[in-house]
Amino acid sequence: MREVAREAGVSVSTVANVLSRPGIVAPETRRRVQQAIERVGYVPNGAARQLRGVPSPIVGSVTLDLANPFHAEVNRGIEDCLARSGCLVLACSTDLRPETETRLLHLLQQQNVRGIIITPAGPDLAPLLEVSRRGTPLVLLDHPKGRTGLCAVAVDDELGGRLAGEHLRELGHRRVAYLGATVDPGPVARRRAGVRQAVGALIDVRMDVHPPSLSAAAAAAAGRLMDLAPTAVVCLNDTAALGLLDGLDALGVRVPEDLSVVGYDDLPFARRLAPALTTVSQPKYQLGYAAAELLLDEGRPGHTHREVLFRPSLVVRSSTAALY
Amino acid sequence: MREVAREAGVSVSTVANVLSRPGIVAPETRRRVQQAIERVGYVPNGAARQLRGVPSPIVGSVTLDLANPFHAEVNRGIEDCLARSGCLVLACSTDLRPETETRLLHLLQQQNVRGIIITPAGPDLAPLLEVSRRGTPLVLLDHPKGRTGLCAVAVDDELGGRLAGEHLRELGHRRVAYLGATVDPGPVARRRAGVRQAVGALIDVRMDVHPPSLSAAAAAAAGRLMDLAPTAVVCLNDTAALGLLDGLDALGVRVPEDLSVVGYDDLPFARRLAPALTTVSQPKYQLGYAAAELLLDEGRPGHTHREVLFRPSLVVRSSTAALY
DNA sequence: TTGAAAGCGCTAACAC
DNA sequence: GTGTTAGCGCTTTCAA
Repeated sequence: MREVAREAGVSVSTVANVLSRPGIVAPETRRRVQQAIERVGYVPNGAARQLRGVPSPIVGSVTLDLANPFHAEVNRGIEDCLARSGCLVLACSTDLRPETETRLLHLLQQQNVRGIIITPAGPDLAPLLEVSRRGTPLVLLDHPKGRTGLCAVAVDDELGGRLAGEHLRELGHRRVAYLGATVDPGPVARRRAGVRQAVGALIDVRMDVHPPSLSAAAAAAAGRLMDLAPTAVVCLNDTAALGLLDGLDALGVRVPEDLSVVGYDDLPFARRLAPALTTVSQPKYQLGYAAAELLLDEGRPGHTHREVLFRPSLVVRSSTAALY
Repeated sequence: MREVAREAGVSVSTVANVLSRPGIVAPETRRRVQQAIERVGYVPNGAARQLRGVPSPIVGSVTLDLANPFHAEVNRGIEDCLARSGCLVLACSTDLRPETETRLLHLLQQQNVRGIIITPAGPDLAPLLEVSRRGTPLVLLDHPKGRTGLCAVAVDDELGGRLAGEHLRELGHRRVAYLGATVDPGPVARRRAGVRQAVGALIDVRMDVHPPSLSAAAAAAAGRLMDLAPTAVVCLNDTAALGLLDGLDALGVRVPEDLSVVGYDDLPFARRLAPALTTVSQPKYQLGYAAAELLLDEGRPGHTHREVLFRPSLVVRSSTAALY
């Protein structure tokens, strides 16, 4: 910056003014400074700016696994919304581990990020509230606002589960299983509850999963599942359903003749699987976009914490059939 | 930090020493300072550190589309490698637009990122070389080192194309089409060249695509493709193949009886599509991991720019069949 | 309309 | 082994 100033024959502060409040500088001077900036190839130093109190353009996105197509799509929504304000996404994965979450929150705070959009890795939100209390704006994603007093963006997971359950019930299924995790993340637990509301009893099959092994774990769980003799199964998500279909294949179980299978997420490939997967659709991109909107709003004067709730919808395809 | 110092009854520099060079501080003092840090809930200020020359822990990853499963997996590889050094991924998408790439490179430089891993959006690498020249380490991903003199991580795309082409040729196909883009990104152009080497003539079908519409564009291209009466088609990637299968379905074209289809990437869903997709597999996670390794190495003393080249492999499934 | 100067939080050379 | 001090590059009063 000093170099630009010298080049333009002005002082540093004039250069600073050209950059931060161009209106205050005389047109002629402004032009000269801008030319000098070009000539020198000056790039402002973000760290120095931050140190002076200008907020960082970086927003942290803490998800379970950024390679998971659901989260990838969410992140893309976040990115596109942020781009409009010149902000960027710092994408992180917790693999559902609270320790990893803690580590990441620490790092993000050190970086003075503008805010954090987070899908909590565990049930304990205390560390998150602490982060918020210390001044880093926080938006919950895929988690209800509850009594946290934070901004939140979520999908009505219970409704999603209910839609799946009611569909199966209408098809005559009574022995319905839920393929979940040993310790279900919040959204999965709520979907499960929704299914149970609709079908009454629920046969539980749980997998010990940390990304990225989900689909493999589901394949391995096929045997255990079939031992319980269900006529239908709802999977915690499409990736698990994908793995499960593999496992069922290996066992010679036909879908949907021997077993109806329902997924969750409606990933792009679901419609073309063999068989085409009945699943619950969530607005992934919009989820991320909305979360980023809320986060950016946190900075503004009259901000109040809000919750945005999306509705999932059932997509019936050919992996579910009536029990005859 | 001043507060911690006061609390511990020492000076700021002692606190700094405890943080940066703990070995130099007397055990007793160190303990006192650490307790004070806990008590106060002190979080170091990354911006101030950077200003003093400590390198930023943030690495930029500039991909075509972070929601694309291929790039998502690559990013995960990057993230995991970086995590071991306490670094983080700033994930960006260019949507294949050079202007967007330019904007992102600017932003990343301002943030003084530790380095940038980039899949170039266009053929002109001059802006990238400029960034590198100005001191931001750069690693090319999915692009050969060529004469750039940069570090690069790539897959032998020509070989990948050749594998696909040879497979089709052995099956008796002579009228082979390539479903590409109006302006093929480098890797796609190289795959196409590989296919052509193997099959001789190639029927070109080009789509005007910017993410995320790729699969829709491919579906729409099905009619145009079939007008050219090929017996087989190689798609620029699995996502395009997915869309194409939809389009073919709508047209009543049977795969592989009427047309053999080959994808590229071997995304997790490929093996379970209807029909199971023959495709070329690339080590996605490893690609990202290797790129991050190279990038982190850039900082070290004796670093020399290197190129890591992976070999793709053909995965034959049921979307390709012999021409009878 | 422009410039001088203070200081954001931290590191590292140096003096004690 | 610990403290003093001088900036890192920038923004922002305030004075000229």
